[in-house]
Amino acid sequence: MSGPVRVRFAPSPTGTLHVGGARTALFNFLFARHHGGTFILRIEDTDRERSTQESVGAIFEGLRWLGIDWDEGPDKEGAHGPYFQSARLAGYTAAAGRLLEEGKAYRCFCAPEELKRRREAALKRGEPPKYDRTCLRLPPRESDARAAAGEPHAVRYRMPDDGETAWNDAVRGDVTFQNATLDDLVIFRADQHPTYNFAAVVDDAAMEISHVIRGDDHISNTPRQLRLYAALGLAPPVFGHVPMILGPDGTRLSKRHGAQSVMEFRDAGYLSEALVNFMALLGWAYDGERELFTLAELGEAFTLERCSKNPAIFNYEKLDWMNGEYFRALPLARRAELVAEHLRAEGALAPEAYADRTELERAVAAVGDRMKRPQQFLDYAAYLFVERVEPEQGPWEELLAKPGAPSRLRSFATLLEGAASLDHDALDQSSRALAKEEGVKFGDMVMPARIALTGKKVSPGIFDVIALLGRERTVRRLRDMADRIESAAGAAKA
RNA sequence: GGCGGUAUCGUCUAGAGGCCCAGGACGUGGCCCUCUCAAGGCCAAAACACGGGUUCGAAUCCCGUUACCGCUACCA
Repeated sequence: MSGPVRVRFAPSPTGTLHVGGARTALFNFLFARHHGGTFILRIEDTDRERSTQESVGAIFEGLRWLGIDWDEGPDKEGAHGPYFQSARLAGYTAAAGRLLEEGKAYRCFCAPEELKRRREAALKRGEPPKYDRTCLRLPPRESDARAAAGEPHAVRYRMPDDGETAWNDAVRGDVTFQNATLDDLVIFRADQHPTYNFAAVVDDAAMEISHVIRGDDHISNTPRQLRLYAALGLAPPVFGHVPMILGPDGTRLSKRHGAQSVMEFRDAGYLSEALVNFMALLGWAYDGERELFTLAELGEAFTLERCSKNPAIFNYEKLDWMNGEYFRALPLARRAELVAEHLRAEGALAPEAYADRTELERAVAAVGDRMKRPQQFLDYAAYLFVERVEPEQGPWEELLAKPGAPSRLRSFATLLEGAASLDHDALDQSSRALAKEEGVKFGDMVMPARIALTGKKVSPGIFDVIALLGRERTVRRLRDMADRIESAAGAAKA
C-alpha cells in the first residue's frame, strides 16, 4: 500500500474499446496522475479464440484519441514487460507448476462438456453448481500417470473448505465472502493457457501493481484472486471496484443502446474532451457542483473516495449538452475544420464546396452556437450548397397561409437589390424601416424571407444568411419564391 | 437457485446524525432577450424504495423486506 502507485488497464482484445472499458481506463489513468504514479496498459490475450490483432489496434486508437497515454505498455516497454499476456506464458506455467507441486492445485481431467452437463444438472436440482471435485479424489499416482500419458487436463486451484476471504475495498469498504461458496477454479486450461483470474494475479504481482481499479462486475473475482495471491505467497494490491455503466434501460451498456464504442462517438462528432469529461462524471463526482474539467484538471481532482457505489446510466442528452459546451469553446478555425472533416467523411457535399475554407468559416461562424456537433452544420446551412431551395412541408404551408407574403418578398428583394452594401447593421436598419413603411411586423417580413432563402423556419440570423448567399442568389430566391407562391395559389383557386 | 453488490428528483449526483420541509447539473415547463432557432438570464415542477429499530434527533447507523445489477465458464 505504501510504495509507488502503479495501476493498469488490462483489456482483452476481443472487440472495440467501449465506454465501459474506456471509463475504467480513464479512472486508472487519473488515479495514476493524481498520485504521480505509473499507468500501465496490459493486453490480456489469453483467450486465443477471441483475441484479435484488430482489437488490439482498436484499443490503442481509442485510448490515444481520448488522450489516455500509458506510461508502460505496448510500444512503451518498461522494466515489467512484456505487456501482452501471450508473451508471458512461461511465468504462468511456472506458477501453476509450483502450486501443483505444493499440493495447492490439482489436475482435472474432466471434459468440459461433462462439466457443463453436471453444472446444469446441479442447477436443475436447485444446488449450487460448484465443481464436484471428482479429480481431487484421484489418487496422485493415477493423476501423474494420466498426465504423463499425455491426457489433456486443466489445473484447478484447491479452495479452502471453510473460513472467509475479505478485503477492504477502496470504494466500497469491507467486503467478505465465505470460502465455502467459492469453488475450485481452473487456473490453467488444457490448451496450456492460463485463465483470467490466474494470469491477472501473476501479472499484477509481477508488474508490482499497487491498486487494481476495475468495474464492480469483478467483485466476485476478487476473493478468488485473493486466495491465489495467498497461495502464491504474494502480497495483494489494494482493490477498488467502481460501479458499472448501464444503458438507458438499466441493463449493461451494449450495442442495443446505440453508439457504444469510443470511436463511434468520435465519428458521431463528439469531442474527446467532452467524452472524457462526461465519462469521468459517471461514477465519480468532485463536489456535486462543478462538472466541467479538462483531463489535467481531472487528474488533479480524482480520488477513489469520491467514487460512487451505484451503477450509472449513460445519459446521452447530457453528453450532447457537454459536447456543445466544448464545441462552442473551440476557435472558429478548428470548428470549421471539424465540420469540413465530417462533411467530407459523409460525402455530404460536392468537393468544390470545401475549396474555399474562408467561405466555410463564414458559414460556421453564422451557424454559431446553434450546433453542438459538426453533423448539425447542414441543419443550418444546407441551403448554401444547393442551386434551388425546396421548402419543407410546414414552412411551405405557412407561406401559402400568409396572404401578403409574395409582395413582401418582392419589396424585400427590391430593397436588397438597391442596398449599398450587405452590411449587417445597415440592412437591419433599412429592413426595419421597410417593414414599418409597409405596416407589417419585422418578424412577418423576415420569416417569409427565411423560408424563401433556406426552405426552413429555423436558420442563422437572416442578415447572416443574406451575406452568405450573396446579393444575386438572395434576390433570385426571394422573387422565385414569390412566383411559386402565387402560381400555387392560382392553381388552388382554379 | 446460491453468493456478492447497490438503493436520494426521469437521468448523473451532493449529502459521511442536527447546517436538509435535501443542494447542483442534464432533461422538462414557463418567462425574459429576440427576425426564427440556438446560446444566455430568471423562475418552476421533480427525489431520500418500504418496514422496523438505535438516538433528544436519521437521507445519513443497525436489521428485515422489496427492487435492480453482477458473478455463478477450461470468457475476460
